[in-house]
Amino acid sequence: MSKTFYITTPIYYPSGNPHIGHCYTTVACDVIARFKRMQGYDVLFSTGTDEHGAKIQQKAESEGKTPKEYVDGIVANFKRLWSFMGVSYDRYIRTTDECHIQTVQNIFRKLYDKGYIYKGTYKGKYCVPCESFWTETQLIDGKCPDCGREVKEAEEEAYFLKLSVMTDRIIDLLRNTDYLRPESRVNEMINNFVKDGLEDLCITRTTVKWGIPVPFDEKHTIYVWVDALINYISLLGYGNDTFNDFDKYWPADMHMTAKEIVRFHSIVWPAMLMMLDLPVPKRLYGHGWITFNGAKMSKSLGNVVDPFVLGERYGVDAVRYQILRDMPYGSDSNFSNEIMINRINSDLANALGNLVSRTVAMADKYFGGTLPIDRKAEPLDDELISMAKALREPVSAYIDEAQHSLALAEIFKVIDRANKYIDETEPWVLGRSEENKARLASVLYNLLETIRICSVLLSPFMPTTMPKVWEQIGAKEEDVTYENSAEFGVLPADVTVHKGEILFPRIDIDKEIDELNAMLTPAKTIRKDEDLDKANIITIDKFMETKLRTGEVIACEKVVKSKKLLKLQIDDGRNGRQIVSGIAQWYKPEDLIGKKIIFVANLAPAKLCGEESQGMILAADTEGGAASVVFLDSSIPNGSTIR
RNA sequence: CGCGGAGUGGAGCAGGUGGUAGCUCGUCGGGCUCAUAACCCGAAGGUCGUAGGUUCAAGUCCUAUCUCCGCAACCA
Repeated sequence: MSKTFYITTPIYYPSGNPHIGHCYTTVACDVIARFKRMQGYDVLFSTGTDEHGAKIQQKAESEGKTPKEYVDGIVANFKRLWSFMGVSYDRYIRTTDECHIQTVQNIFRKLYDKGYIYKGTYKGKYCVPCESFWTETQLIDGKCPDCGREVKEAEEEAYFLKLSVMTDRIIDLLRNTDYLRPESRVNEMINNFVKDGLEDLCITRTTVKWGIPVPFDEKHTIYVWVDALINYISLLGYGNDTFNDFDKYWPADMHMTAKEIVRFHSIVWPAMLMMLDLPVPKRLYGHGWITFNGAKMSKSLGNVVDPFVLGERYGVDAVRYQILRDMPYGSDSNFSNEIMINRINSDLANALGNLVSRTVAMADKYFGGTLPIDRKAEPLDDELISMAKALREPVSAYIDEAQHSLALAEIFKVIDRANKYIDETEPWVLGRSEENKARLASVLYNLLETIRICSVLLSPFMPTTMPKVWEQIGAKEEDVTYENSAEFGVLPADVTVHKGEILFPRIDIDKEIDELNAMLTPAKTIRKDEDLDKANIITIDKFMETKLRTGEVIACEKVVKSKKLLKLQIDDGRNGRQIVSGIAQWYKPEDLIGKKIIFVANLAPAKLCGEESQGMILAADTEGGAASVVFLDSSIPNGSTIR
């Protein structure tokens, strides 16, 4: 019986389609899963979707679908993406799966029977029209963040999870074990949430219908987080009869999550397991985010870095490599097309791809593809050989700590050394005379062996491309195992290479950036020969992401430093906002004051000429590139939603 | 003073326990020609956010201060 290894991604919330951030988490897990399989572990790698909750309910309504219909559509996209990205998950859990619902209800009843769940009263601010409770901190100016109307004190019956009794055990878990990594998150969690004692958590809602009902009190719906966390054991068959490998795989070896949900995974989840008398997972790793010019990945930005587009343009393996290579341990990584292309060019095309290419080409040119068996070693070989042989150990250690970036850096040190080795040994000089053939064969063999070792260790990262490397260097299946990746001299002495396709084509960065930008810039004028409206169909879902609201211009002045900009103060029916708009060429400030306009309410704030702009005024493009602001009837109230 | 993180050559980052400031990319110069205009060598470029302090000696310790970012009960 081999050792087991159970690794999980979070189950994602399908309120929108997956983006590059989801890719990072999932691919990071995939690499570890593949690495562990290569090491001989019996691996279970799970992912899934967290499909309940108010937001899904609303999304579905806005599209005229049932919640289940809605999530089915998004889930199909998640699965399509994982298939496209080469993600080798073993089990996909949906919180709408019958077995999961069964487990959640069983656990709820069990915790209730044990006294860890009790019925109490939830007090908070309630917005009647929205039927929503809000906390003080969520309120905007003391009003409902959704509709802007008054809220009132209200209370309702609800079930609570007795987290308070677990405070000491959670502190012990976080402080005295290596459960939560990176370590920097430990203090963050303890200082923020645990130090002063955990508060009992309200774990049911009566206002949310789309969810799992409390088994003995059906008007209450179980809170999505409690529902979601349980996936890690429901998919093993705990509390249901569908699966039956809980004893085999639990406790999980690694939960991978992004930093913002570390809180639930480091406090609520282990507390629940303790209440159930189950062991806690061995490791929780909270990674950083992929940010875009410093801003958090969002759905609108997700279009810019659509994983399908990136994968099709640069190759899935290259994308997998880049997102893992550039994510530093524990902090965020910035993403841009330039960063991605530069990384792919310098590491994959120039260093690795070219190393394989030149090595195989020389074996082909000087020996017709098959090395002669005579050898001549020299001291110059020793450093390369010892580096290659010693590579496996640190790489494996980094993988165990989810430090993909450092693992890759180690491998590329050896690849760089191999390129240097070619310059030192000058094989093209050796190739000129017959008496140096044995030496030349040694040089090429050492290069092939170095490539073999590196490619084996890279294969979990780039599972499609590395087999192509093996084909080119003449490696057989038995030559590329984890076992022999720390040995030198595995390929047969008379190995035969096969010249093949270019592994990672070099990308022309200027041309590529232009093309990507062209994809982002909408055409300003409509040409007669194309119908842009039909070419760019979007779903209502996508449209609803844009929050349009009405407002009134209460003040307006020119931005001194610029020719084109006006600074407008808008009464938006809330706190007011400042919008900077590039319409000074066509409007004077006095033209606008008192007018009703439409603005984009959820646009990322920007600084234009040093002035903060919190939105965008709608205006029509007119002839000659001019703009014509859309004005509204003066009777329309400020702050109304437009749709 | 809600919590946390970050400010180091053009860009992105290393620099626990204080002792000549490093890496990758980019730039410039040179070399090589097996290779995907790739590879190898060399150089330029930093008063380490700011102001004080401790010390023979401080990115590295202490104090103050400025700026940026994230979290704050849906978010990978």
